Order: sequence, then C-alpha cells, then structure tokens
Amino acid sequence: MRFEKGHKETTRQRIIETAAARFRKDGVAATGIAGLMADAGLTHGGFYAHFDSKEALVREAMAEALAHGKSRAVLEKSGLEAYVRSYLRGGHRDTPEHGCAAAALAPEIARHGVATRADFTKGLEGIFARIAEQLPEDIPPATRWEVAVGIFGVMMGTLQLARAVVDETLSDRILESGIAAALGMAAVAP
Amino acid sequence: MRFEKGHKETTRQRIIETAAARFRKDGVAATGIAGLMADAGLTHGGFYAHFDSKEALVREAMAEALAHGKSRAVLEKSGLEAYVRSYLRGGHRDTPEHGCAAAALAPEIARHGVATRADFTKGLEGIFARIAEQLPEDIPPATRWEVAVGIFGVMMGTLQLARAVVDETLSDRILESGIAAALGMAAVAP
DNA sequence: TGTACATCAGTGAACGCGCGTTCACTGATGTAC
DNA sequence: TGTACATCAGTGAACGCGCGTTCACTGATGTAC
Repeated sequence: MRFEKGHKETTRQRIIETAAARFRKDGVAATGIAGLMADAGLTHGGFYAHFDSKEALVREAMAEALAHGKSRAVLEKSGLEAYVRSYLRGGHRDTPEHGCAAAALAPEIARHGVATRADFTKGLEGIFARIAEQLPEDIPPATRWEVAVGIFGVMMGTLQLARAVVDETLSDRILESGIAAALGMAAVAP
Repeated sequence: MRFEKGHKETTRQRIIETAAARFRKDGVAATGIAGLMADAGLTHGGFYAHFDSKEALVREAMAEALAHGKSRAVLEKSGLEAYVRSYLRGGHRDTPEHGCAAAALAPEIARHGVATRADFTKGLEGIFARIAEQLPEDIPPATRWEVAVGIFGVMMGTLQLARAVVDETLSDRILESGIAAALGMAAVAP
C-alpha cells in the first residue's frame, strides 16, 4: 500500500481535531468542508472517504471535545474550585477553539438532529457526573446532581456572556461573578 | 405616493420582528435574506431599501429582542421569582423564536463584529440592572450587580442545556436545577 | 375636472461566490510471479 | 532480483444550490397644471 499502516486512522483523527477547533471558533454553520480540510493539510475531495457527511463529523468532533477537554483533567486532579477558576479565566474566554464545546456551541447543537444531540447529551451527563463527584461531602446525595447542573450552567452561561461583551473590564467582572456564583453553589445551602 | 404615510416604517418593523424570530429559531448564519423576506411577505430585492446589510438587521433585531421581551415585563411586574420560573419553563424552552435572544444567540453574537457586540452589551447591561433592582433588599449594594450576573448566567446556561438535550425528563430536571440555583443565589449568602 | 408627470416601495433577474457532495483519476507502495 | 499488477489515500473538476448584494424596472398613487 501507498501509506504505512494506520495512516488513514491518523488522518481521520487529525480531521476530527481540526474540526473540533474550527467548529468551536467559528461555529458549525459557518465552517465549510473545504476550509476545514485545507486546515488539516488536505483537499476537500477526500473528506467523504473518512466521514459519511458533515453532520457525522460534527458528532465525532463534539464528542471528542466534550470528553477529552483540558477542563476534565483539572477537575479530576485539582478539584472543583480549581476547575471553576480555570474555566472562568480570561485565557479560556479568549481561546474558544481550545475550550469548552458546550459553551461554544450549545444553542447551535440544540438546532441539530437527534443523533447529534444524543451525543451531546452523553457528553453533558459525563460532565454533570464528574462535577457531582467533586462536590463537598456535606452536600446530600439527593441534591448533588442538581447542584452540579446549576454549577455547570452558571459556568457556561457566564463564559458565553464574557465572550459576547465588548468591554474587557465588564467581561472580567462577569467572569468574577461567575466564579463567585459557582463556588457559592458548591458551598452547603444554609 | 403609492403607499400611505408610514407604510415603509411599518414594513421595516415587520422585517425586524420576522428576523428576530428567525434568528432565534435557526441562528443568524443559517438564516438567509431571501427566506426572511419571504416570511415577511416580501421579495428579497427590497431588503436593501430598508437596511445597509444583513449585519445591520442583525443588530436591530437583536436590540429589539433583548429590550422588549416578555421576560422583562414579568420581571418588572411580578418580581424575581416569577421571572426565574417563567424563564425556565418548558414553554420557553420549546419556543426559542419568541424567547430570550441571549440564550438563543450568545455564542454566535460573540463571533460578530464590535458594533453588533456593542448593541448586545447594551441589552445585557439593561438585563443585569433590572435583575439587580429586583433582588431582595438584604443583599448588600456592593454585591447586587454580581449576584444579578450570576443569576442571569445560570438561567441562560441551563435553558440552553435543556434545549440541547434529547431526553425530555432530563431536560425538565435541568430546568428545575436552574430554578433552584437561581433562587438560591437570590437568597442572602450565609 | 381631466391629463401629464414625479414619486418610491417593492419586484425579480443577475452578479460572483462558497456550500455539501460526487466521482473519475493519480501515483506511490506492497505483493505476486 | 526484476517486472507486472493490485491497492487505496488523497486529488481536483464538476454537480446543483443558496448565499449576500446590486440594479433596471414596475405600477399605484399624489401632485401640478
């Protein structure tokens, strides 16, 4: 064969990673196959040897981004507070292409078909479970999941607001508000 | 003249309202001028007699949707708890075209130019201020803005998550979690 | 009162362009003899 | 060892289509004489 064993799989993975970055940076609808493939160092014609459709790639790229983000490692290694502070940093706000896929794409995903949304749901449930696991022990089991959802909701929401706003000082204050809110929710309710 | 006085202004307003709905439902990038104008009962050629560009319409439609939403009336007339519960209803989740523009479009707006984002920023600041105003009196002035941002962040974030997810039971639980989180933040911190 | 003309909101063909997708082809390598 | 052939990841032209935008035109009305 022309290429060494595993070459195609390597290329496929490269396309997925390139797509995961482009989708988060520019949005799914605004990202074309041709530009995407050029980013990966290929021409557009080869795309369909790897994926059935653009939508199939969307699913793979999203699942990849949700499951193996940097955030996950921080949460599992350094705990909830470090996770919240790392997520709501200016660095994360300013580099959506390497950041949280949910924050970058949630409303757009909501407009896609069930298959794509099912993959997204799976990724989200993983995130909720991991946050719930890292909650302080004195939060009762019955409310841990609910608290985890609230924490992720406020993190994602405030990150998006911080990204959309024009004034940097305002943006920083939004991030601070998000941190305070998320950490406040992690503390035991009065 | 061919049309009665004020006719053009009426048409312009109709285009803005149609656009505000379509953008929230399908996203800005996925909405074309021709389809939009057809929705408003017109042909696409007339569009540029009303607006300089698609982007100009985006700004107007967004400002309109942010400033005059139903949510605002609920907040000002019925208070914060009613606002939170009304925002995180299944009805709002299922009809983005008539709902919160921030929840439907925040990540996409973040990718637009400064002019569009400046208009969005103005709308957001209004929302933050109105929430801060409705907070319980025992929340100290120094933290009211911060709490308001956190509340709106968790509302917007959980609404988006509830929309993206496939399982309706899960979606309902996310909404409930958002309500609990938002109301918890409105209570005085321990 | 009747006619000619100016107005201008809206029409629809056309522009160049990029989209997602298809497909006949290329050409470097591994394998068969 | 040398030659002929099969493999197949990647190429690039082409498909129909919709995009944002432009522009010469239409035609119902108000105004001027």
